[in-house]
Amino acid sequence: MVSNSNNDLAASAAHFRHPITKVSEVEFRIDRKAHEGMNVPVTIYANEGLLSKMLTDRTIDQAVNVAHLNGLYKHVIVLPDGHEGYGFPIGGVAASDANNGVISPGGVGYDINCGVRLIRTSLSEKDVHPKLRELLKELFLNIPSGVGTGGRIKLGPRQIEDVLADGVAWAVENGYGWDSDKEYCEENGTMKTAKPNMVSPTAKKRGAPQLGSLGSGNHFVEIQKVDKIYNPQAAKTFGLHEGQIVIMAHTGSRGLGYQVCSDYLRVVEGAAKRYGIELPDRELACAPINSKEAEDYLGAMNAALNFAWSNRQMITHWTRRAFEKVLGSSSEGFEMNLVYDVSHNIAKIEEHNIDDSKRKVMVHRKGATRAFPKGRTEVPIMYRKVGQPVLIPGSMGTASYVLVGAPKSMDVSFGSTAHGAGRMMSRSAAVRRWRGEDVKRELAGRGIHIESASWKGVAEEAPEAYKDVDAVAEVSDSAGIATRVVRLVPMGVVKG
DNA sequence: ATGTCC
Repeated sequence: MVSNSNNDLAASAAHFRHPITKVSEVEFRIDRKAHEGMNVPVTIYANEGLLSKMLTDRTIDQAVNVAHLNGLYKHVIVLPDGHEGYGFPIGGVAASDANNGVISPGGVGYDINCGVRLIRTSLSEKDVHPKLRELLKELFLNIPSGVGTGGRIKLGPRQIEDVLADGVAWAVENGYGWDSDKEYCEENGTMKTAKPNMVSPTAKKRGAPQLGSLGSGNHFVEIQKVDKIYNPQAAKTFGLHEGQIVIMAHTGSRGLGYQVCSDYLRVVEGAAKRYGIELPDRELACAPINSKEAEDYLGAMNAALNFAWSNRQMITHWTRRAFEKVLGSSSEGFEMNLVYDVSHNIAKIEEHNIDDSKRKVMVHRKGATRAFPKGRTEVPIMYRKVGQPVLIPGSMGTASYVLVGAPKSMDVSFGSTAHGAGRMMSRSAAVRRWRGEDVKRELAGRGIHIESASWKGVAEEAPEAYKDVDAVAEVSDSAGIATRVVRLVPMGVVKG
């Protein structure tokens, strides 16, 4: 059992339900035999403080539920930012056999390919500071935000099919980006396995007007400054240096991905029943990977992945335009190159070593970032000697991190690490506790400016509603799964 | 996260 240093009743109850063994300062474990029906153990990468927060909601219960699924390898993983999600914890990873395992839409989440990209510049704080408010206003105009909001273009019926099939490549071919952008996206920003015809007309109708829009919640575009370097060699390789201005964008597949998840949860619930799969929680509905239902979901989910990559690419385009307009030079001149783009909500087939043999596995990453180390062919050639950039956004007004995938991640987390700070307080509780106007004023006092579509949204995203992103990055680093490269601090935020 | 209830 872990120490009973916290007095929270819910946490104590969870301690009692799950015998948790402390392996190290940053690793905890629930044995496979802890509960009848578990097929694999659960590994939790966290410190005592982060673990005690997970024990205040159903995070660990959900990870134990996931461990009941068929065809899983090694263990279910909870990352330091883990919190409760739909069926499957956010900050969770599970890998099932690519032929005999299962796929669970809840293991990807509603916001399919929610993710982050980082754009670097040749600008420094003194270039940007006098124009910061103007830049934020221009970004806010160029990149519409808020629930149900559309982007600056509306796709026709033929175009949405092409976006779903081609992802980032569609955007670049249509003038919304540079050829080099594709190289610096996970999967080059295009899943060739996408099946646009498996995406419902409703999902396409929702998505068509939304390409190039931000959405709401914790989605943002931030102007940040490189604050601290931990790993000079990797920083140099990623084109990052102290004092440099960078732009981080965090968004996903908007209403389209939500609709795909929602449509296929119904399909997969039916499949689970038909194939006689016993589910510890209905929200964990899953289908055998080789079933028709799974193939259809995978085709649609891959199309939604492409939509999200294209969305972040459009946002990159409009960001470059905003900088050009306000600062009066070309974005090529500002060297606004893409550092990298990572997905946080995804399932895909990868090759991993299991018991000394190479196997194809379906890795579910929900609120988790791929963190491949040096040498893996999936890492862009320019980065292959150091490893994949891992982008961890903080909550509004707090730091964000760039890490680099470390070799140990392949042994202990299916090449994955954390994805963000992780909520600590529900949106509704945050709205009861804070007023958006006060949060904005408090951040402005610290020199961080916000352009937002809604006061309620600002209150929901109050920094105190989130876990400590510095602790999350530190645990990943100490556990040796992805190590810190640079710390970024916000100067201005555009959000929904 | 989400046309925050077809």
